[in-house]
Amino acid sequence: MGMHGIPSNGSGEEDLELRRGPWTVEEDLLLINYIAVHGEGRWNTLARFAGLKRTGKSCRLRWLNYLRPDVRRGNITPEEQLIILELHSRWGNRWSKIAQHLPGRTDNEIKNYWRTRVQKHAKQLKCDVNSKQFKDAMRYLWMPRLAERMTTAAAAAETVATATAVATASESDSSAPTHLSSPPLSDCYGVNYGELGLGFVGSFEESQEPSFSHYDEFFSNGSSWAVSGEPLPENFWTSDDIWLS
DNA sequence: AACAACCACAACCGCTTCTGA
DNA sequence: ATCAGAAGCGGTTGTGGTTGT
Repeated sequence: MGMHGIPSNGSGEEDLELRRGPWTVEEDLLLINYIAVHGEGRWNTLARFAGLKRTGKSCRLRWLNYLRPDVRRGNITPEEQLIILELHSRWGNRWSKIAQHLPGRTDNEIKNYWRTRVQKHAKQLKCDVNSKQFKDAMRYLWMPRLAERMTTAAAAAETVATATAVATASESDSSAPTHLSSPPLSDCYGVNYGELGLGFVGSFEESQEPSFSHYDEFFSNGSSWAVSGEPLPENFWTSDDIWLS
């Protein structure tokens, strides 16, 4: 099986056997160039005329999820996570519908995020993603903390911004406790902050969900909801680390 | 050093929905 | 109204990199 070892068949140039698996840079360039000239769409004929030994579906997917110029990948920001959690709680696995509210993000990426991060946490907490237990944990722990992280990060970004405005040389700001490899703040918060941020709550159709303030209320009146007298691992409430990607 | 187990993400598959002839 | 092909969707698998033994 000449899997990813370039077009396995050197003999004939017009063999109709389809390639599968990871895309090579050559294939990417073919696709990009063809679309630059002819535009997207009509994927099956595109595949044929661009000289790609791929299915139309494969070409479409590659373009939409990876090559498209406005696609954003990696570094899911706290506000994006928040939106994903919120919308998923409302709509379930409607990935593409959720993706519509996250500019530049694809349904595939959101789906992967859910599977790798969210389901992993459920597993760590030894409960099912669909259990009330886990949903409560998301709503009352994870989401508020993300919201908090958003605001502090935004504040940090602002101070950084003003600081760098004065001194253009930017050194890494060590004040933030985040160890995470991740995202340059500019990348995280440069986009649509107002639109994507807290503003989104209540802006959707059929939305009667209040803003995040009710989480705090909830905390203040204590453990009233510690319902469903269930196992709950001891670290259930205390393990911050696992909630923040 | 080598190998296994694990993880994150990219890509594929089967099915459904859309479109337009 | 029907039908075929294209596009879209969500579940699932594959692949390559990383981490653990």
